[in-house]
Amino acid sequence: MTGRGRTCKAKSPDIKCAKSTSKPEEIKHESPPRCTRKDFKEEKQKGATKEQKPKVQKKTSSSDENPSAQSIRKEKTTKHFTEEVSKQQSTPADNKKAPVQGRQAETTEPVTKSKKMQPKGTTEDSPKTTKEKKCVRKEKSPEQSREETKVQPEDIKTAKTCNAKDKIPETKMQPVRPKENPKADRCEGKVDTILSTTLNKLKIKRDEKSYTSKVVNELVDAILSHLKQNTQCFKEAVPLRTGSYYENLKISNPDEFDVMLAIPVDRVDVSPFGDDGAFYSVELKRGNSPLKRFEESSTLSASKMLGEFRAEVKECAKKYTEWEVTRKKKGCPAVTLIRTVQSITVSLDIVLSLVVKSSWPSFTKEGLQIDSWLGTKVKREYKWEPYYLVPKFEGRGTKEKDGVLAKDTWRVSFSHIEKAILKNHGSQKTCCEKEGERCCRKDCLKLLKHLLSLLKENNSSFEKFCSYHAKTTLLHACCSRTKDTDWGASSLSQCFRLLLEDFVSHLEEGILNNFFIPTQNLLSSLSRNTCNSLARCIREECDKGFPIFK
DNA sequence: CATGTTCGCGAGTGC
DNA sequence: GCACTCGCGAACAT
Repeated sequence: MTGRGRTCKAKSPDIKCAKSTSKPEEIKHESPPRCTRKDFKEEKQKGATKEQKPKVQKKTSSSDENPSAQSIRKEKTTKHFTEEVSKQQSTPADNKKAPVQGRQAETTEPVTKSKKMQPKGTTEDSPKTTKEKKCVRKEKSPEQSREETKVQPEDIKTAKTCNAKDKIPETKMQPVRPKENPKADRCEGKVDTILSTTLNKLKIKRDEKSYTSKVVNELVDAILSHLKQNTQCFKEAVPLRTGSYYENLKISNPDEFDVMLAIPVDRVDVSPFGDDGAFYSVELKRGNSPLKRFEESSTLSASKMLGEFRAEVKECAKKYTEWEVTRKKKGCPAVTLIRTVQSITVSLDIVLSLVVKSSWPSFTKEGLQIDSWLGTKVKREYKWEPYYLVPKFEGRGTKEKDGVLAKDTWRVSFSHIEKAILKNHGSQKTCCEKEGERCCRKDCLKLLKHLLSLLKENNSSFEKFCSYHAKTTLLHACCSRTKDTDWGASSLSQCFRLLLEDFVSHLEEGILNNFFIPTQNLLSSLSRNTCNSLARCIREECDKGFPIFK
C-alpha cells in the first residue's frame, strides 16, 4: 500500500510507530485456536469428511510458542471451551450438534432457515435477480424478508440505534437512502458496483503473494536461527506473524509484512508511564534473567534492548544482500528490512516484543467490550491470553517520569487478540464459514483503509491517520451492530456507509478510544481541524458515491 | 456472470 | 522436527 518505507508505518499504536501510513497492524501470535474453531472442526470431521487433497506442503512453519505456556494455555482453552460452549452459547452449540437440520431454525435467526430452504444454486433461485438472490442469502428477520432490497438499510439502522449505547451526538451523515426512491435505489446500485469493483482491485494476486511470502519467510527463518544460535537474550524469541498481511486484510500489494519476535519474560513488574495507560515501564523481578543487562536503574530499558536486537538482525541480514536494513526510526519498535521482489518493494518489519503472561493492565478493564457481539466467554478466553509489550515511545524520548525516560518505556500490544477477533468475527460461529452466512465486516474495513490511504495521498495533512484508526473504528462498530445480520454480505454499501458515519463521528468528536485501553484516545495527537477536515472529505465521498474509487 | 473447484499460504496438531 | 490437515482467499473452470 502506500507507504512502505516511510518513517514508521503506522502500525497499531500498539506496535508500530506513530507515523503512519496505512496499515493497521497487529501482532499476531499463535494463540490457541478458539474453541469454536476446534469444536467446529471436530464436528466436521465426524460428519462431513472432506476429501483430502494431496497437497504439496511446503512449509513447516513452526509455531513455537513457549512450550510450557502453550500447553497450559491450550489446556485452559480447550477446557473452557467445551464447557462454556455447551452451556452458554446455546444457539451456536445447537448448530454444531445438528447442522443438518436447519440450525438455528428454532432459535433466533430465521435467516439460516431461509437459506437452508433455498440453497444457492437451486432452481428456486435462478429466476431471481442477483440482488434478490443475495438478499435471500442474507439473513433477515422475518419481517424483513420481503421487500428485501428496500428494507435493508432501515434494517441496519434499526439495529444500530438499538445497540447504540455509546453513540454520541447524532451527527448523521446523509441518510442511508430513502426507501421509496427509485432513483436513489439506482444510485445505490451503482455504489454497490463501485465498491465491489474496488474490492476486486484491492485483492492480492496469488503469484505475487506466493513469491513475496517465500522471500520473506526465508529471511524470517534465517533471523530466527541466527538469534537462536548467537544470542542469549533473544534466543527464545517466538515469531508472531501480525499485521494486515497475515490477517488477510492487506490490500493492493503484498508489500508489508510484520513479524513480532516475542521474548517471554517471567515475573516482571509493569507500571504505567503517563496517564492514558498505553505506555509502561518494566522492572525485572527475578535476579537471573539474561535481560538483566538491559537494565537501566532497575527498569528494563527498551532502547538498550532494541538497540542490541537491531544489531543482531542487521548482522544476520548482512548475508542476505538483497535485503537492506532501513534507518532506525525514533520511537519505532521495528527493524525494517526492504527488498525488491519482481518490481514490488517489500518491507518486512521485525518487531521486538516481550510476552507478559499475567493479567492485563488495569487500564484494559473497561476495554474489549465484545460481550454482546462475541460473547462473554470469548472475552474471558481472550483475557486469559498474555499481552505484549513493544519498545515504543512517544515524543523525543527524553521526557522523564519517576526516574524513567520515555525511551526506555514499552507500549502494550494486543495484536494477537485483534487478529483472533478478525479471524473469528461473527456473532454466530459459522459466520463466513462454508456453511455459514457471509458477512462484509472485513470488506468494509478494507474499503475504509483504502479510502483513507487515497485521501492521504491527496492531502499530506492527513499523514498521521493510519489504518489502525480504521481498524479500531471497525471494532467499535462491530460492538454496536453486533449481529451478523447487521453485516450481511449483500448489504455492503449500507454497511460501509454506516462505518463511515461512525468514523466521521469519531473524527468530529476528536475521540477514538483504543479498543483495549479506552483511556487512550488515538486521535489525541491530531488537531481538531485536521480531524474535521478529514471528516468533511469522507462525507463528500460518501455523498457523491465515492468518486475517489473510480 | 455466478458458482464451484483448485491452489498456495499460514497455522494447528499429532506423531 | 516433520508430515499431515484445515481454513482462508485468489485464481481458475464451468
